[in-house]
Amino acid sequence: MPPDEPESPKIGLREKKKRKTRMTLQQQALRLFREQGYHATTIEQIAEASEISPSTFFRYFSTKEALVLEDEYDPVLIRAFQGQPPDLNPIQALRAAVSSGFAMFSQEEKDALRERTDLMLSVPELRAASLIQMNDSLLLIAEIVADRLERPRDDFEVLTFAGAVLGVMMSVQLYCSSNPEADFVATIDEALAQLEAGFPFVRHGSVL
Amino acid sequence: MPPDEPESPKIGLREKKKRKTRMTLQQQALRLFREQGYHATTIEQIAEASEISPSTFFRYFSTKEALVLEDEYDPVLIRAFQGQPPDLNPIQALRAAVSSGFAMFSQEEKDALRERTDLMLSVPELRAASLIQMNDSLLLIAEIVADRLERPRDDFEVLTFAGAVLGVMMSVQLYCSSNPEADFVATIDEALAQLEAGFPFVRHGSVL
DNA sequence: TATAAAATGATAGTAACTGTCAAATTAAAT
DNA sequence: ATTTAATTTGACAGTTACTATCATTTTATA
Repeated sequence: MPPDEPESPKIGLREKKKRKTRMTLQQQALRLFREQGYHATTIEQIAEASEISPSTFFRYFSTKEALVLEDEYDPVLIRAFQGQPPDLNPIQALRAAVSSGFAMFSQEEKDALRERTDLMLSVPELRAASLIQMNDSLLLIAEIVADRLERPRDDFEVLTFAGAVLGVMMSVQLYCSSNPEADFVATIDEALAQLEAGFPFVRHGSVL
Repeated sequence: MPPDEPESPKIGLREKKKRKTRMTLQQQALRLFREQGYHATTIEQIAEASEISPSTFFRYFSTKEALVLEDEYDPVLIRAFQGQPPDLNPIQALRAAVSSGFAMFSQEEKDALRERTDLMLSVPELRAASLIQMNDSLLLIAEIVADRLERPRDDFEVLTFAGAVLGVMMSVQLYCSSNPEADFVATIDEALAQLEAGFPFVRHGSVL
């Protein structure tokens, strides 16, 4: 038996069917959520619409939330970040990673992301789960930044910085969901630019 | 019937007993969580240890998480923040609010806070719920800051700034939980100072 | 002491998950 | 093509957080 490549562990009928089922589950779920709301939709319904048994559902998604949360953006963005030239400072690298990373997705995909994001913001449970995801990303970002700056991985300043980046991202999510005309990438870029500039307006607190 | 003051809506036997029950529930719950873990502790057990029925439990806390999350810090800090002189810039006001706000609590209370914070960080569900809470605080902070700066309440820069503040707070939580010797207030202060300085180290990305 | 109001507890549900095991499907070997 | 092994699936039976309802008890008031 030859050692199987972990990246493409052979695409047989089996693997193909599984991917199809996954996609179907996500699509049907989002459709039902859209039509009847998140809470009103039971896993039984999703399973039925996808023509599998409820018990099989949990072999594909460990929670109902995962249906909405799982996507391919995070890994892409993280790889894009790691691929940035080391002479950029962390924010510059992040900005570059965001614009190049998102460029890899079609408008269709970005629209779908937007729909999911809105759902995440409106359903507390989803919001919570997505915040946890972001929190995990925070730690990852902090590690990568620390490596870039040749600082220890638990460096306090780096951690704080990563937190600020994350908070800024949260704000962008909030802003974009109440301003549908705003472009996601452009808004992130603007927000990171503010962070890089050190929030100049803060210093004018008393200047009226 | 005289109009009752909303702050102390008459402290009869009734109100007194309710407060006692609330406290008992929280204490017993935290004890059980400590002894057997969060998930292994059922609401039935908490109710039994507190000598009430399970159905009564939900009249005191709407969720199991609320047992851990509810505290008096947020309102105190927010009032402290609002009470700061308007000639301080937002970060300075926040730093002052944090140190004066926390000064109002005993060491005992702060120790309890710490235990709860550690729990929140280690139990995903609690972490999620606390992040939602922080998210709500973000919006509140943004409003207050906008008022201070006489900017519109949905000002993007202010929102971004509030996000950064919040993210920094998250980092502090993380840092303090893995560095038990660190003082909470001092760490927050340090982190906010970095934010105020605009994360100077970021600019040295290429300077090795 | 009588009466109104509020708090409680019992009961019966729902829905998201978990675990187990046998049946069915697919991949690999002959 | 047929057998064999591995994987995937579905049925079933829990557990637990949480909701809704209603009778009973407890407290406040007149």
